[in-house]
Amino acid sequence: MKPSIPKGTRDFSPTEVANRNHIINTIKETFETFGFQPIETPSFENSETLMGKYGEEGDRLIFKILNSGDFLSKADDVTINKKDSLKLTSQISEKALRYDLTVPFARYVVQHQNEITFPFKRYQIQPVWRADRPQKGRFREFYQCDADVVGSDSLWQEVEFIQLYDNVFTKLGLAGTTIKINNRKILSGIAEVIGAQDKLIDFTVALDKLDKIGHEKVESEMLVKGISEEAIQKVQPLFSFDGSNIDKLTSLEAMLATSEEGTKGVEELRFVINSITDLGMQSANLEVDVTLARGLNYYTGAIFEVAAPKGVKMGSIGGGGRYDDLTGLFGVKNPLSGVGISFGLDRIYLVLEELGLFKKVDLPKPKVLFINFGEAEALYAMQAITALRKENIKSELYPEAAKMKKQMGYANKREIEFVVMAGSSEMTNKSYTLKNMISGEQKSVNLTELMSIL
RNA sequence: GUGGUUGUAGCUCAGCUGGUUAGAGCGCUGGAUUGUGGUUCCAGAGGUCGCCGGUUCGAACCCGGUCUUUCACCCCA
Repeated sequence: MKPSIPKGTRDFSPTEVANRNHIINTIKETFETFGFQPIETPSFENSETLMGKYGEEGDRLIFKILNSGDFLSKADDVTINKKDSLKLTSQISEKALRYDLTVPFARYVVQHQNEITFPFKRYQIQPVWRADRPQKGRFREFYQCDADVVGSDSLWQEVEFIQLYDNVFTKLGLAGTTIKINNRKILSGIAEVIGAQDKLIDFTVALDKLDKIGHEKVESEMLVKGISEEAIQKVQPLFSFDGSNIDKLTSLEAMLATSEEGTKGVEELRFVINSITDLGMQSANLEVDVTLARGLNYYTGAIFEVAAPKGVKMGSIGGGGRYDDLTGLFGVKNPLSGVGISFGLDRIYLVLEELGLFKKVDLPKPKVLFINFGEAEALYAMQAITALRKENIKSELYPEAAKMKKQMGYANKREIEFVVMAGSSEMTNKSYTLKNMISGEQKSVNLTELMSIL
């Protein structure tokens, strides 16, 4: 049998782990600078916690865990014979792998509401799983790095999250990212204005293709989807939507004047944009994008998505938004408003790699390697190593009395700075021959000198 | 889930319209140098051509299935 790993999963080499840790540490550090505290939740949840929270597509992509034991005996024969997978799933599986970090967090908040001080700011960096078809930058196991605030309606949170994104990407040296922002209330307002709440998705999907297929084709697609000519006329400004954020807000305001909800959305967006304009950004761009329609299953206010710098072909490297009702789904009487963002660790990794932004990492390695010449010599070396390790000097003995060339080659390949050779003559002198592998020079020293040099 | 694409040595890749023992570079192992690495030279090992089946006198090459990679749709980090 050839060893292999499941589709869409990966092994990570020491270098990759080091680079991933660099990203994680940067994000973690920034989360804490902004006042977030870490939590963790189980990698699998009860199915009912997850199912139905991400829409039909989401349910399909959730990995279900088979019940333990003789699970089939509890399923009903009719369902099995009908080959009704959907119904059968609920009979043979009651647990599922975490699909994202937001829903488990909402569950956490509701479950621990009496222990939590609100507003609660938490961050969470853990893997999630999706039964998706893998592509570049799309895996079936990947890490999300989430920060959320629950229990505050304040739009300052949205402002801070934009700053947080900007901070992290700046620290990572990833300049030129674009933070796209939209507001669910604006989308609802548009639907209201065109008189078709149920066609909102069709409308945004079509509008999103504007720069790909052009104005006319977008309009004809909308007509095909059953959106009326009059409706399309009303939102005409959306088709030439390429001015500044302020320009966009101005035309949205006019377009949505008759919609109370739409107007509210424009106001919210305007507050965020104005605040950021005053506060300034370091390296990211902020862009109003009305076609942004992610996470419509639970976002109710702001919607965020982060695009990699232009020229890098990669899906979004972050996303988030505000959700007013999520805790309500778990039976809280007065639902708490939440807002949060997520960083896609694996995609950020690929982008940094493509742009050559990783510094050469120093893998964990000893500062000194002791050459092994045999039993007695190894013991002599181990005495020095024991002393060195007490001083936290990373040192190791080559485990076998292999040929010199091999031992030296090992030191060279691992880029170990010093090598110590101690054979019978050194043992009688109580000395060590210390060689600097970079300069090539070597000298005879005693244990005290050895420790002070290293 | 739908439709394309990819798969040859540990790695990166050659391999002509199907034709005898499938090649290169790097890496690996050994030697030149039996207590001295990185450079050089010499030698060597390593591949059921992703897997299964079919067509053919003959398949790495053609056909079908499957797995994997990747792309578009869908959705998304």
